[in-house]
Amino acid sequence: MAQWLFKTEPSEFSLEDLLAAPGRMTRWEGIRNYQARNYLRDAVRIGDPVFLYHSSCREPGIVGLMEVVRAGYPDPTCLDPESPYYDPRSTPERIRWYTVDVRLIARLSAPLPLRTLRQERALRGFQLLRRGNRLSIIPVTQTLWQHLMELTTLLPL
DNA sequence: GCCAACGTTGGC
DNA sequence: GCCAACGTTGGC
Repeated sequence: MAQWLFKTEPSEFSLEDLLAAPGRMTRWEGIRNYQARNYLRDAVRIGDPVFLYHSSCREPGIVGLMEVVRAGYPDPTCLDPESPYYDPRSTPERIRWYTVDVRLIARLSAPLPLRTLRQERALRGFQLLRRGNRLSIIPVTQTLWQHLMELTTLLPL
């Protein structure tokens, strides 16, 4: 089992959107980066826990805990010309990008802001905190995961 | 809105 | 295969 952090821009898709979704589940679609694609395709497994992170917003930070309910499969939005994630280079036989399904497990009693994470010595080396980090599917080591859990209080749904 | 960092594209 | 140009991400 591995642990992950998925980024989303709340103006596109937020914790609140996930709370409102049927079964509090969603397809994590629209990932268009090869490294992230490879994680989704090869490494993210059913049952893996995932922190939900809000980026490009007033207060970037971790806001929720999800779990993977379906492992990697070709992202159908690649073939949908109406979708903002449409990929003209994909074909039904060869879809370039992958997705997984996730379900919200808990929200945090309070968001865990990026600026707090930066102050934690125990989180040094966390890929999320690296300068210029742009990866939206980030693996979290067990050690980092435990440290992060110690900084949070979960509110079960 | 700015801009640093990084990924992708495409000409050669 | 190199690398300049360009586009995107994302914190601030």
